Amino acid sequence: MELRHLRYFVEIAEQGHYGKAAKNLYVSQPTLSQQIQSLENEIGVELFLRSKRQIARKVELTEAGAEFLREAKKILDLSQKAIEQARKTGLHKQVLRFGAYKLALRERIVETIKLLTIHFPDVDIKLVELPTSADIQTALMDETIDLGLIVPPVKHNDLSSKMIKKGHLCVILPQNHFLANVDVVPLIALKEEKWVELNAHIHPFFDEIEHACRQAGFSRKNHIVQEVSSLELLASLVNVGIGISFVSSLYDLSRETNIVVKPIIQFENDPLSIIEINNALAYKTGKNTPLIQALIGFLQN
Amino acid sequence: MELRHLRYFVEIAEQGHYGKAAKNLYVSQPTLSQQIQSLENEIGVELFLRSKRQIARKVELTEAGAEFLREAKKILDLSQKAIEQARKTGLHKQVLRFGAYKLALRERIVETIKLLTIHFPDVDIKLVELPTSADIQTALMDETIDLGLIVPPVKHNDLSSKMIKKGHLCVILPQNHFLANVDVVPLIALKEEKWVELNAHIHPFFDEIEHACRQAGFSRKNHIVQEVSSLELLASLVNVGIGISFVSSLYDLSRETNIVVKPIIQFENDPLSIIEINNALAYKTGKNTPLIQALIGFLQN
DNA sequence: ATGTCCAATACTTATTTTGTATCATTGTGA
DNA sequence: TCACAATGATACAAAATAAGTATTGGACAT
Repeated sequence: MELRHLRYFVEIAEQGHYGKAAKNLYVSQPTLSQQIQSLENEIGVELFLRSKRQIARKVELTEAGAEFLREAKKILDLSQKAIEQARKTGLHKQVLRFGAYKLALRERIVETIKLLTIHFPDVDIKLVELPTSADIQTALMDETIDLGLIVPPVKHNDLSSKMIKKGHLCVILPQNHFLANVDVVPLIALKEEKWVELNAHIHPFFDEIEHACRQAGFSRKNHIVQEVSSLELLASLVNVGIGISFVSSLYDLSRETNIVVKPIIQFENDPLSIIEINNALAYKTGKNTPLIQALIGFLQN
Repeated sequence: MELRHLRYFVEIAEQGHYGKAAKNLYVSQPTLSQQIQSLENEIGVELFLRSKRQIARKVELTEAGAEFLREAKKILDLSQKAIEQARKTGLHKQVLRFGAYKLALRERIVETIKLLTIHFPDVDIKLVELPTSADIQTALMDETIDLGLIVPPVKHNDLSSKMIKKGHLCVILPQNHFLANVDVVPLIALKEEKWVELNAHIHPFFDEIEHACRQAGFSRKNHIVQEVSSLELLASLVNVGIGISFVSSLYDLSRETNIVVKPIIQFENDPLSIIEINNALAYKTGKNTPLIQALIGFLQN
């Protein structure tokens, strides 16, 4: 018996329904059938009634199952408490310097980072803001920060990283742009556009864009009509038609109105040729600690 | 986190030694290193001191580890209790008729069957003794018994079986026999022997022997000088030199003195050509219940 | 120094869990 | 009463995870 069996069993018992439980647990329904069977086979007792008539349209517990449910909940609860207590003791007042590049603070991941402080209340998490992904990597090498949010790839041998969020390159357009109603925008279609751009020194994936454009056979070099220093300003200028701009699908642009965001594809007719702009967590390989691993594990959801 | 992590952690903590814990848990030492690391990475805290100096020659718990140990034991204890309670409720006064062929009662497995009554005290296990493995299978089909100990193969389509103990064919010889000092006995070396044999009607693997001998190019048909009805008598007759006999390595012959037991190989020079005489548990496929599965799981150890 | 002990690591293999597709049974409604 | 929908079970394939083997590296002891 493993805790997994108990987690599954409790959810099914509380939902009274394999399918709903499966959805809540993010597994498939047959998985639950199997795991419950193996649990029953270990105990030697049926936990759910398998009678043919199920007027109530829900799975019912047997007497033994009802008792087991109470115990299972206790066990799961104790397990959670045990982890929290160990964290409290082991992490008491430990400082973890977490670095993020400037624009990441405009991404949805900020919410997730906030959750960290709830799940690891005993760690003193210091948030450090640096201009770009490259600066984060330098800070990790200097050991100025312990864990950093970056846009891959990693540029130092001594850094390890783990992807936590997949994103892709997008373009933002004014609503009246002739491409505003297509599903995806082939890169080459933007060949003749005028561009508004973030200052290169705060741009987290400037190089990736240049590389992609060159592969598509053009360069934006002489078509950047304005450089700005914030996403808000960028959106405003696009809105009024000064130019268009590249952004990441990771950015939270929900507050910007009157612009549209469209995914880019690198090759016309190849809907899979999206250009990845991901988020990863990086740390200095030699400084790998259980805390860092636990934080990464947590942020992966 | 799974209960496995806790089981491993507790054992290591109590032994103060990965290697010893590994032996007790029947796993390899690196397995423990890995599983403890993954546990630490989930919690985010080191549970064992990894300091370089270990004068005491044992792994020490960190403060958080010591707390976690107490909780882990509670959880494991609760888990065990939960299973036992569910069994008590679900199996109360349930009857299970367990059949074994006569000679099985001379095998070491009897000890294991006794343990059943300790681990499943709420099941009323009725032990039924029948002459041969074939009789057990018939009884299973008749539903006279619910679970049976047999010597494979199964002879009915509707029976399922699971091997629980591997054994092989042996020969018993008087101590002064010319083969008494070899490691293994090729079947063909017994071509000219005189045989003492159990009555065919209580012999659990009579057919298998005949088959093997015929493949080796001889038959015992006219060389069986005596038929007996018990293993004790068989051993006595072999002891005084009336003849030799085949037995299974599963039999417990430790009480019989002045005889030697040697494994048989079917082909000279092929040490892997042992002749399997196994034990399996069988049940009627349609009557498969969690109880039967749990008993099989238990008896597999 | 040299060897021994012991946990960690690298890498491979085996096992277990999960998912996809499908089925069987039961209940529902036309 | 017959087709259909709902729901858990099954069979099999795929993926993920745990376990094993061989080896390393670091600390002590001789």
